[in-house]
Amino acid sequence: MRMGTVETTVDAAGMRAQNSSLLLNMIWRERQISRAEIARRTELSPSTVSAIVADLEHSGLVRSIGAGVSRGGRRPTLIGFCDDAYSILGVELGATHVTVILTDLRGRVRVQRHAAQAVRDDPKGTLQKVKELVHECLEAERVPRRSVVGMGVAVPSPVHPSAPGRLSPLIVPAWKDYDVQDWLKSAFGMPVFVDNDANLGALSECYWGAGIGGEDLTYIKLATGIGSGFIIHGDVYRGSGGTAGEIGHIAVDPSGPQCVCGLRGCLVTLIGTGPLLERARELMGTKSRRSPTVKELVEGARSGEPAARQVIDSLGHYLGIAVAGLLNLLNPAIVVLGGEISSVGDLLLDPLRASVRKRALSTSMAETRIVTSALGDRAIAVGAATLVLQAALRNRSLFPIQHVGKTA
Amino acid sequence: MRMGTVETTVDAAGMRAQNSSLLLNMIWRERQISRAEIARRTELSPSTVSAIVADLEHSGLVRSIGAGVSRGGRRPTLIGFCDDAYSILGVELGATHVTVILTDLRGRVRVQRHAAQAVRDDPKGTLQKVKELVHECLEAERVPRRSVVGMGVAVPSPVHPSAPGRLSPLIVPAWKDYDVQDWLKSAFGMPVFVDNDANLGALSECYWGAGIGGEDLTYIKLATGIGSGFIIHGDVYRGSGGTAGEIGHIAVDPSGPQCVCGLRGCLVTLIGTGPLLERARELMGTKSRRSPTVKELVEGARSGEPAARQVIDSLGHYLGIAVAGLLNLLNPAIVVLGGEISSVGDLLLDPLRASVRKRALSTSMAETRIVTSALGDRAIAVGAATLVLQAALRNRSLFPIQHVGKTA
DNA sequence: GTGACTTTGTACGTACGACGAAGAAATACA
DNA sequence: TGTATTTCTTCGTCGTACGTACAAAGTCAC
Repeated sequence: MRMGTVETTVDAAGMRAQNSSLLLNMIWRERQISRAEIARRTELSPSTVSAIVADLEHSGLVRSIGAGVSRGGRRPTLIGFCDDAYSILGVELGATHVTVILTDLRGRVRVQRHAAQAVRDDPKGTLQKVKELVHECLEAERVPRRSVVGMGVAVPSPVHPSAPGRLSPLIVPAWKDYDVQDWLKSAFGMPVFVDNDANLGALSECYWGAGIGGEDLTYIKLATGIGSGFIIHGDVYRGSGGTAGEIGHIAVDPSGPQCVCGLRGCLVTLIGTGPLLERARELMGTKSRRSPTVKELVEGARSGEPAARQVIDSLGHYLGIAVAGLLNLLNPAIVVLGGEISSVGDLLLDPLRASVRKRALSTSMAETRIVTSALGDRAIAVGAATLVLQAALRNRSLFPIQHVGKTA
Repeated sequence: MRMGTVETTVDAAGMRAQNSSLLLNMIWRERQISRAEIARRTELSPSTVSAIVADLEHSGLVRSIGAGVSRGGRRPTLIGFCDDAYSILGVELGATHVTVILTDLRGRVRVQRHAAQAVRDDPKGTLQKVKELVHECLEAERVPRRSVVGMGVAVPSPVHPSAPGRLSPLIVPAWKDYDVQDWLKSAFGMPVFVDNDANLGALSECYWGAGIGGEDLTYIKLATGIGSGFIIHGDVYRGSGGTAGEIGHIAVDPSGPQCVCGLRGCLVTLIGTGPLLERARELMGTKSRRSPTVKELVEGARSGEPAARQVIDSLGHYLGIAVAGLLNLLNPAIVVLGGEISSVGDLLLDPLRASVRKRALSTSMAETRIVTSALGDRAIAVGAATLVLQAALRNRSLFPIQHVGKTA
């Protein structure tokens, strides 16, 4: 039992590690900052700051980037974070595709590889495909294995905190005998972190998207399924069994259609991509025999097509019911909508906000922003890489050692 | 922005403080443990453990309590926590009453004082009443001010994390000009911690009730209003604006009665004490002109009275709808029901569990226990005191200094 | 310009706390 | 009874942060 207490003991080395990580984080966040400024903010002595910075510089994580403006005396030397010192691999396992990206330490994508893949039913083929794509990414940028911090993996299943490599046998039974984490770890010989896709979308938004600087964020992924992820106190919240955020099977309409989960009127039966496109087809009349794609639906709504608008409105309406409950319960600082359909922006946000306003307490509404994602379709894969970055920034020893000459 | 990172720098003193708190926590949890065992578990060197334990002993927080069983050599000296070294004040501000208790460092109540009080409308009188009751408690046990760690206060309003002493002007407008924390702090000259009543009920359950040893717990307070509190990673979760846990105004029946909040069929309009007792009166027929009390309702249900049973069943049914959503979203390890009516136990739990099972995903159900509180009506006040205890166990310097002779 | 003052960053000695080796006391076990 | 084991303390060592002193590089008033 942690009880929120610090768990680890500290000796001299641990003291250095802790202060060192603190400085590394500060330099990462500020992008450029002087030693003197660090000393003022951290209340560490100037000599200590100098020593630690020298240390970080020696390991290639930070470097001097010229002089800053004077505050009435000698001009400070600005220290900057080396975004390119290491790379990170981000993997997204979707329902029907695999995406692998290689990022720097600032979440910027250097290479990307995509492949169609029946993830649910073919674990072996999927993992093999990941292996291929990873190699392609590393070779394309000529990145040596030594300079990769690790690999983050987003999976379309809840993951149990105590066994993050094993997927839920109820959601993806075919993966029952595979441990994603173990498999990839031994395949690549680097640290592997696994989490649910919506959770990583949330992390992505918290680091690079609408939630920058915040600590309590909710992300909702609108796709075939509806999932959500929570960032609480800056960390992904998984719940005790790893299934936190399963918003898709909240019942919002007791007289709605029957869902596979047994309920009537689950969110997913009303606003999952399937039902949504089906409704669009019906509304568009007999002229279209096939359902539109999400892209077409978005474009239709943008160009003012009534049927498309109506579908988006109902999406906002139903989603608002669930979001209102979520605001009352969790009171996040911000709710971010992701998934392809969120690109309609205000056309979705307006009816959504109206629906929420009717149902949430004004107190929990007041401070909550509801926005759409601006990160695009790579949000999840970037979030996977971010999981590794987050871990490494907290624990410097995750960065592989690679000494830099003193006269750099 | 914390980003989950350790915020504070560490020097030699900080190192000692951290290790010292770690040991104090371990001794508190284990109740009795030898130095050697502490060294093994913490991986601190035996000499360091001895030094810190001597330190803690000297400040009166721990003491030797005889020899333990040998493990094949010299018998260890067991160290125990001094539950009576300090006292803690816990205050509960209800809607119509004030309760003050004095506890030891193990959550045991030493004295209790209760008074009817119109809390909502009379802040000045309420605070004055608290002052009186606190003095009575301290004098009854002849507890000197020096040995009180601090005071925890449970208030019937959300509290904003950035201003924990100020109550919500929407819920209790009369308190607009009062800062509970400041007022009590300057009145008593001791640390004061304030939080919402349901949050503190949750903390209480996590420390002393059904959630012992767990980290992720949800508490639901069934009373005039319906509130809930979340313990996440061992800490109270307040949300970004302090309103997390406002479960009372979740809409569970779109065709239900109109609520003051503007919605129809809020939980509170269906299973708040008022509507519940009213329904009981109706079902009991014409013979009873007045509504029963909660106590009578509970007794009626226990003795098999059909009307009472029916009311409890419907409580379980409606509550289950909200709890199912909560399980899907938060996936807590345990849900604890509090409030007077929860004393019916299984009579409520059975229909509740059935209702939940119909609505929650089996994955989030599987590992979640749903139970009723066993802490009784002092749970909230004890939780308030626990908030102080939790803070002090993490930061030893909150314990006032009081030296103990070396030859104790 | 010149001089006084500020700010930045480094060098060196000090202090504090954890560690490790050594040892004494107490106990189990053969 | 002797040997090995365990517990706990003592004392010297070591690593890290701190503070002071100092050199370098500015600003600002005149």
